[in-house]
Amino acid sequence: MSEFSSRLIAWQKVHGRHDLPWQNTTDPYAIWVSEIMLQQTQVAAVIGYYAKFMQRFPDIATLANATQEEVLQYWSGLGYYSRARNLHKAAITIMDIHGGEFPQNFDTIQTLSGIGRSTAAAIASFAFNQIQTILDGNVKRVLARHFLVEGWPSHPKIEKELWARAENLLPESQMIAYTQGLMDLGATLCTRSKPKCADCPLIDSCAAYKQQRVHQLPTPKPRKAIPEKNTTMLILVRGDDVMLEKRPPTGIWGGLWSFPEADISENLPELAYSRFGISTQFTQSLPQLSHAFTHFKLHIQPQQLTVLSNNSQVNEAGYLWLNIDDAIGAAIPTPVRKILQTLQLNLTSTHFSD
DNA sequence: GAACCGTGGTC
DNA sequence: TGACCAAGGTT
Repeated sequence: MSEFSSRLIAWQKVHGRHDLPWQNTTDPYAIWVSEIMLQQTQVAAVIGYYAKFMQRFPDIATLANATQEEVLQYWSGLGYYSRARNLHKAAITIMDIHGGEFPQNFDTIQTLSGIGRSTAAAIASFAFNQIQTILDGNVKRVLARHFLVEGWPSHPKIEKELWARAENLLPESQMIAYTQGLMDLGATLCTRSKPKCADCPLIDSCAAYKQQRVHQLPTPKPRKAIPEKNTTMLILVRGDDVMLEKRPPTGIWGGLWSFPEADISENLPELAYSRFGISTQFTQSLPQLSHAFTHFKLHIQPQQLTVLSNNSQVNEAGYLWLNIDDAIGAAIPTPVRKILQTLQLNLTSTHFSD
């Protein structure tokens, strides 16, 4: 066994994490669900969701027999909702194709929706004690430092090298402690900022530490200049209600409720009449806010319009009048929630001043 | 190969 | 406080 793996395993047994909700089991389903929830998501955010999900969907058959809508309901708030759709889809696949038993073959596991090489390795090692290496963000950081690998770790060329190094380090046994040790080391000692090198079991062989370059690694993702966009949101207020519009099922905020949008140059009451057949009066501009996405920054100018007459009601699918309090509790993105809260404060103070 | 997909925490 | 990131995978 390599010095790397033996020291890591010994360290994990003493200093690693042993009481997370998905540990101390070899049930592939329980491990699978945890690994999907933990993709790009921190442990603290997962724990509450995991307990409720496992209580409602305790096994593969229960999950497969549930509706996608209910699975998404239990995922609501976790983000990356394709994970939930793929989890559900894969459960059905296991029932239909694999006789209801989670497959043990490493390549077969990777054919399931939402399971790539790293997640498959986590399941295979934790549930079936197979000799397969994970390569998640923790492991990339540990290896980039230990072997002084420069370049963004998720660049295909760099990632290929890290996969090869990770494979070379694998022990011949004790895969549960080893895999967990890789994660624990990255999560508790070899952190991005303020790494605790003095406590690290691998300090003697760490190339970055030897050159005092730990803080420089891993190389951050190259950032391209992001464009900025402007939009106007129409806040149509009818009494205590506001109008919401359902966004398309894919794309930014896909499937969520938001305000109708307009080009900032447009005449808003006229636009509201032509689009919705509603007579409105401009009331006020609400504070502008900005929201950062991965690839662009959005500047939002909310414009409040008061509904004057309601001769033509908006009854089409995809539109909704909701009481402001109810709207805040609906499936809305964060900027919409902020606008609603501003609106709520304005209306409250208006009532007091009347 | 690069864009896309959510949210919350950290500094 | 805006940038950066976290138990990645799919298109």
